[in-house]
Amino acid sequence: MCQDCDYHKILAAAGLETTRNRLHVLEAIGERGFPLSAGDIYARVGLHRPINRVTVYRILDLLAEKNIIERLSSLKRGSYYGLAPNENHAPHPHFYCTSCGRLDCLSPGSLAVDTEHLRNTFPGEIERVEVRVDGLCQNCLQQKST
Amino acid sequence: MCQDCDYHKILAAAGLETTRNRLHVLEAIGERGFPLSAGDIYARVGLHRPINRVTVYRILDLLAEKNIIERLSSLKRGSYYGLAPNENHAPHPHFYCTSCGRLDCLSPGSLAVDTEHLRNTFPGEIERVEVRVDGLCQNCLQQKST
DNA sequence: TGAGCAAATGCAATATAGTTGCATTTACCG
DNA sequence: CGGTAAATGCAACTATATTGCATTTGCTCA
Ligand SMILES: [Mn+2]
Ligand SMILES: [Mn+2]
Ligand SMILES: [Zn+2]
Ligand SMILES: [Zn+2]
Repeated sequence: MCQDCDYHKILAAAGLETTRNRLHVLEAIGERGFPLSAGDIYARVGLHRPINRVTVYRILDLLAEKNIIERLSSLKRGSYYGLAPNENHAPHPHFYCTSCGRLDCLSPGSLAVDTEHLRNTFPGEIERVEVRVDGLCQNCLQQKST
Repeated sequence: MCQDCDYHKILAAAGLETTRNRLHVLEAIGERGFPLSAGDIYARVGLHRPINRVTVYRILDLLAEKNIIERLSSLKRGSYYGLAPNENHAPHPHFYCTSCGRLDCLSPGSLAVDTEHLRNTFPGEIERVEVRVDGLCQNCLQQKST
């Protein structure tokens, strides 16, 4: 993620103006292949131009509410943020390494989840399903064995 | 959860002594049918006997590390804690209501997740898979429509 | 029984992530 | 240009969790 996404278009479609900060936040999230923490995003955006921490949080809240980005949980404190599922990005599970704390995207087909039955029977309203696999990533596993 | 679990036995099996605090924490978690926040657990244990907040956190860390309880994430800050999957409790997904913030257990079969393929192909080590359904619970949905 | 010792607990301070209130700046619109 | 609303900055604050160190508890063995 993501050469395929026109962030200006995405923002406009959600009724949001394209500010430089919003664009930089989206770029920071999109240019890495894995979700970032708010702190990471703050740091990356700050490389381009000074920005306030609070502004980053407000933009993240806004973009998440508009379903442009997706808030992901982990076993650490604090959320991670990735581009939300859209026409270019199928929903997919993530892998959280309990050793190095990195969150990685798994391929959409790697873990089949059938939500059909639940959607038909659940008495409330289902908005999304988050699947997170926890364990040791390849790197951390190798380092352990040496 | 849970009349079926002998907490003393479970603690002993993990090589842990049964202190009153550990027992109360386990009971607090087990006697509700849904996972609780650290704050909730602190409050419930405090009904029996004064306990320090830090002690609750330390017990939760210890029990989670020993796989007696399970740390669950949500979109709120802070984790929830439930009894970990064991012979009496099959692993199961949870439902998080974004309106009232309550986390509920879903039945083990309600959402089929096939981890077989991933376990065979993933280059790291998989410890657990957390599935969380987010949305509006029945209560909150009804209140909205009135 | 009772010292000796390690584990468990308490308490105060600190850390981390996120939020709030309000002032200032920016950008669109007539 | 001047008016207005949205966006941003800044300081203070909240919620949750963690750390360092002192004290208490409870097992073990003399
Ligand atoms: Mn992803
Ligand atoms: Mn449960
Ligand atoms: Zn790792
Ligand atoms: Zn609800």
